[in-house]
Amino acid sequence: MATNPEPTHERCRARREGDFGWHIGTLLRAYEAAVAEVVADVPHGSRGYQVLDVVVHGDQPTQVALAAHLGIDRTVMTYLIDDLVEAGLVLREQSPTDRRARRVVATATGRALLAELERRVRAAEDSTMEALAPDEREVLRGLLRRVACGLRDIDVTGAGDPPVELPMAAVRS
Amino acid sequence: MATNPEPTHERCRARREGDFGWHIGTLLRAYEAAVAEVVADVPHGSRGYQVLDVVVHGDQPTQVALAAHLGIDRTVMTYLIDDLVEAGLVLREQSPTDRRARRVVATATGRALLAELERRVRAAEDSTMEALAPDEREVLRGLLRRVACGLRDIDVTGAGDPPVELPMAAVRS
DNA sequence: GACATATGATCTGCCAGACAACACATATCG
DNA sequence: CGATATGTGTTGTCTGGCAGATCATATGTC
Repeated sequence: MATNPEPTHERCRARREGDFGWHIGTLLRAYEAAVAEVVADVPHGSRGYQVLDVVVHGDQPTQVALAAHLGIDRTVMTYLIDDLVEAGLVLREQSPTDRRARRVVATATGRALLAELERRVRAAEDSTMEALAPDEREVLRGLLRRVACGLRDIDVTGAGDPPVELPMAAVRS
Repeated sequence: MATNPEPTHERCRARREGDFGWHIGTLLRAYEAAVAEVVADVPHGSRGYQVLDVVVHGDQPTQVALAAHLGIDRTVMTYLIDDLVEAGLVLREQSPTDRRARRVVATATGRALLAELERRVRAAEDSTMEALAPDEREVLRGLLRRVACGLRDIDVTGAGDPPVELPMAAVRS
């Protein structure tokens, strides 16, 4: 790039409302990049972190549920958990109610590591929202949360997949 | 703002503020899925659509700029544009100012197809935000746009949203 | 002008992840 | 008990991301 002092700043007059997909994609890529630095030590980086997070805070009963919740392929989840187990962060236990299933639980080490990482991840998240004022960030977080939660519920009926028939045993809560 | 009088969905009770990454990821996956149906005819699906969109509306002078803008690898961009050219949607022209560079321009066919698809994509986008009221969707779009533009050091001109006007009202989750 | 360096585009090779198909154990239902 | 469905793991394939090399051209320096 030659005598072009200002080109790194793209102009926004070209950025229209129709760029919704670009906006989400850009945000997600920035988020991934920011978080990747923080969780570099966790096996499989941000994905491993997310799995650990759901294992600790979520209540996904099986590995399949875990995978579906995070949008990860179930065959990948096998290796992912393998490596988390090897790192001493989680354990595979036999599910007491279904001997086909493995209940993935966090070790003390895993919970401690997660607690430490959560703070840094939160900071990394905020760094991706630098353009917004603090209260606006909370608005964005709230809206995204409602959209994502709403999607999970309609996803069962709406998007391609046939309604998931829950076995009686699976009905918890 | 943490006060959550009645969560709309039981399953969402477990979803905390800390799930920002999960929320974005879920939204992006839903967006990709919804758009993929609409743009199935465009080579490489949603990615091809986004490239076409930027070619028509954007201001990216080279393929590298195009790739960087969309977060796509530059080597992939080559094949991507190859297929768009083969489909008759875009053309590679020699850049008048830099004979190394190729300026990618849309054909009439490409512009017509894009115009048609944009409407359907817009509808698909909205379908991913079913959980929000129309005015809330606009707030979300605006916030995402400012975040994404901020991440790319894009000057949010003209449209210059004043700070979100209904911050608290928007969060009724 | 000659030269070194930087950039745009392409190609090649390697690797991680998505995906399908299969196998096996077990659960559920008739 | 038998049929079917589900959870998990394994294997193989395919696409895309990524690093490196190559070639053409542009730019800066002398």
